[in-house]
Amino acid sequence: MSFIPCDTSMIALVDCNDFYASCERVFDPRLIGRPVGVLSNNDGCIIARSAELKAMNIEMGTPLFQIQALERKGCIALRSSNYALYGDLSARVMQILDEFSPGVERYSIDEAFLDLAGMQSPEEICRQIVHKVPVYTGIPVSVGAAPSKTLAKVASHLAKKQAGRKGICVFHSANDPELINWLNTLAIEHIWGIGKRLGRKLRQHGIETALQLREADHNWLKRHFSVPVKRTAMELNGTNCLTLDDTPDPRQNIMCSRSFQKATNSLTDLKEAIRFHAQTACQKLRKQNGLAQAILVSVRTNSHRFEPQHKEARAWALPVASDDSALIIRYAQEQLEQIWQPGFRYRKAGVMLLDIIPWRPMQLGLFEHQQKEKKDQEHKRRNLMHTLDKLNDRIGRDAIGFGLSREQADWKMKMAYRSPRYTTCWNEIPVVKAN
DNA sequence: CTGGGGTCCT
DNA sequence: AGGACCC
Repeated sequence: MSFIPCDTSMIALVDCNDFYASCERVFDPRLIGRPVGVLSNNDGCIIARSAELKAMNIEMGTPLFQIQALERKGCIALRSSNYALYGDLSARVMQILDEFSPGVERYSIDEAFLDLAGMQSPEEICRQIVHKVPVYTGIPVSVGAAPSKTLAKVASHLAKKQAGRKGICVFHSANDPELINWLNTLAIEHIWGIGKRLGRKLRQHGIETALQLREADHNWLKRHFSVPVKRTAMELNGTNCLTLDDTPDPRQNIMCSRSFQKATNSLTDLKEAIRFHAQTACQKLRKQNGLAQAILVSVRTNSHRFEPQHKEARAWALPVASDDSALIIRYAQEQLEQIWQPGFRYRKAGVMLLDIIPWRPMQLGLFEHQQKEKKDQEHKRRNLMHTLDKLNDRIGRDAIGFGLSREQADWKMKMAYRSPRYTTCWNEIPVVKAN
């Protein structure tokens, strides 16, 4: 066996296979080999499918009601999305990937880019990844590697699609004949970064395949389309323009919003939803050691329906940068009262924390006796928030919070098919029976 | 009946 | 601010 050493750029994309469906299988082996579908929030539509479900031609976005009969007959298995579980298994996968390269960019919950530049044999590393990740986590993965991110995406596609490759596809050069062959048949809108709209526009100019895009004049692309399209073309040529970002900046905005299982006009319901979202957002804020300088509260009706529509969002600067749940909840609810109007069936509400800055001690006033008092208050408040976060981390989100929380409120999500939070919640941990 | 949460660019 | 794209 001979390994080709690699001295130019080489980026691998590790992609978990049918991630959400695979996660559900890790703790429920009865699902192995069966068609499995995972539903969006509110059990609205299919957002992830196992290979078997794909083979039944059940598409992404299929509404639940269209497949509910199949589920009842036992032909397919459905699960509500269980992000606590997926997030935890994702972290386990990423932890293993860190062993293979000092440069790992977590691109999404189920994908990561690895910098393999200068490594002895990319093929061998890919083989080890594809072997080790499922052994340690139960999640199958495939890997594509090439000189640029965009080409790594293409390679990863082939790694999944062509059975003979065993989940691995490596292109050392952008001029690999096999790669060129494939680019020649790859439709323009299937390239990473080219969506429906750009695809249509490119086709109008006669550019229909990935190969045609990379051979087009780059300055012309920049002029007639945009910088990103030009970059995509260069990436397809093997020029690495999208740098690997293994230390992303902390978020500048944090958004929490959700649609309700039933539309509501009740201000009490909406206030409760806003309380919940503000609280969740603040938890995320504290996790990244940030302070929000402004908040935005939004409500909207269901635009899919023919009925009176109201959609409004209002931003408000906070008097001081803060990460205090109680304070932010209060402001958010005040905002809500300003934008809420009687007579509309609201379907969604949300809170966004804006202009986030790194945490710093609270700015104090002019008078010393006040300073001491305020400092103590601030200290107590931070302790409280810290304890709150720790408890909620252990017991489950919203286990402890502010104000009144009703278990069965209509504004909450529908999650009729949810699996247990096997790994992140003490009272849902799996029980092993032995005799 | 048909998701949520991002980023980047113009 | 809004559009386009991504998972």
